[in-house]
Amino acid sequence: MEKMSSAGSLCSFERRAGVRKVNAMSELPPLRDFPLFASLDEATLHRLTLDAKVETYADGDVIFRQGDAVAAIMLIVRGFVKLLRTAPCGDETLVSIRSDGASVNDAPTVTGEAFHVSAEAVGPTSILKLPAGRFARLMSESPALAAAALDDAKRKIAELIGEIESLKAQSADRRLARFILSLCPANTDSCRFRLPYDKRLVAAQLGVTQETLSRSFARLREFGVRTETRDVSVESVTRLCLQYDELARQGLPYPSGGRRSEDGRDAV
Amino acid sequence: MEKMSSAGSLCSFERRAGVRKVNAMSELPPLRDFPLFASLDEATLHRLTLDAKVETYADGDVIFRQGDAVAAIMLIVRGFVKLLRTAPCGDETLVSIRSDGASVNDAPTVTGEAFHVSAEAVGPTSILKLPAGRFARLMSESPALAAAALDDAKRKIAELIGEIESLKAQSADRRLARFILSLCPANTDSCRFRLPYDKRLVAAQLGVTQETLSRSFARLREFGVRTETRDVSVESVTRLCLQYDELARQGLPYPSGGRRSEDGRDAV
DNA sequence: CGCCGGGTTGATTTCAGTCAAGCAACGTGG
DNA sequence: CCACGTTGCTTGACTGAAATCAACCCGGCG
Repeated sequence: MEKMSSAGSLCSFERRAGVRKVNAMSELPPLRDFPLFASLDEATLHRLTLDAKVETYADGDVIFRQGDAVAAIMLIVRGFVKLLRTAPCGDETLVSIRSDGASVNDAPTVTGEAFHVSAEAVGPTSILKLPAGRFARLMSESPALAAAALDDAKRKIAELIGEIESLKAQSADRRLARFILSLCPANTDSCRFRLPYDKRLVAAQLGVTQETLSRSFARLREFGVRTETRDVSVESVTRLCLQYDELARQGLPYPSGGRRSEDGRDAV
Repeated sequence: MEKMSSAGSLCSFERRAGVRKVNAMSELPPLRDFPLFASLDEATLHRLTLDAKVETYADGDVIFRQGDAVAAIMLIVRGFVKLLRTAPCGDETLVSIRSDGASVNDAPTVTGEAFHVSAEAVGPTSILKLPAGRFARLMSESPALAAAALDDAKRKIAELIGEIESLKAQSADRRLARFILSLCPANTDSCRFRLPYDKRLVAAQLGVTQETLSRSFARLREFGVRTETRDVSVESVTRLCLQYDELARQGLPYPSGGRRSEDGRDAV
């Protein structure tokens, strides 16, 4: 299984980890754009805005480490962040990759707890930060904000559940197909686009090795998926969808289909 | 991968357990005992209590189905609940197993959304239910309750992240070792206990087949783990811990992507 | 140039799933 | 009471997917 480096990489982190914040207090983006805040009233939004600042990171910069105390709520303004989980023995597992608009924290944390993952920038990234303490206070005053935070957490839970489902039940090829489909724009049937990050990371995200990913891509070629390094083209999205369903049909074990029809209410 | 069949198991338990469909408004347990409510003030707690009712289920009973509208917040008073995710093609994946004190919902849901998993009782189980609407209202009035709900969600996120980590990075043997360790009481070094549910379910939880689980157990026998159907004995917990770490040392991979510095403003 | 880093490809191995058989424990019905 | 079918678990033989090991290619760049 894909583990993210670790050992060697750590020290190099340390060295470069001075996290130079090009604290380009750059243009604060409208908070309204973040799903987390989409449904807030103007007043609360305004108060939040006062507290916000933006920091930028270069590729590979550590944003925070597993175990650090949570000091701020962080939202991705631009770029990608990978969340890594470090086991005591030292090897790292990629847990999730977040992009624009998502929050970096596992959940908008209130209490002064510790992160249980590390976060690292993938490519140049800017992060909006809100001091955790003040955020907590605001939350206790604004039920709407609390509700929004809870919604945010729910979104993440849904995401993680999806992840688990696909890890437990789907082949590498299938996971890749799904991943590609998730990147295809909705309108056109044939499309071409660029992977948001390099294949190494895609592999880690899907929970396979680089080599396996490469071979999976090769197999999908037959279904109209071509790649050239980071560029992907899909001949027909609908066709790929079909093939995706096809791949599912592989592993239908016992014909029983888990029918427990003893009680009438059944079916889906 | 293990998909849950759940087909036949129902009836036998029904018989054995003597199925009490008793909606015995039975003794409402003190809400304070649930982590979710542990930190609430008396007043809120009292209001919650008024709304609460307890329902009991027999093994295999469906508590709710993926897609159902969320009508209540549910907490496990006694027993176990398994959460299943059903793919469109029909096969089910076990997402999580929850036990006493945990909430069944993915997150205390406010809006009238749908469950994205199904829940089924494992063994005789009683569930505390609070009408979702009223819970939501209370939450908007009591920041403490909102905070508690958020905490609950955070716990779940942490749990799911752990799950993902272990699925991505660990062998079946290792996952099993970890699972066993999690069941060992803290104080003694050698211990024996009974699995909370049958091996079939344990297998599903670990994301392997029944057969693989059995073989894993066989391999752990060498490390002082014995089983006899549902009873487990561990010769030495510390030893098992060591072996657990040993199993980790297997796979140390390559220097990960992560730190590069293609974009000029880098350094530090 | 030559040397990366990222990606591909091939050969080999290993882990875990599948199929199939078998066994002990239990309850049921003859 | 015993034969029987279940259920839960274990074993064995086989297969297949993906990891591992190892070249190798190619575009960029010092």
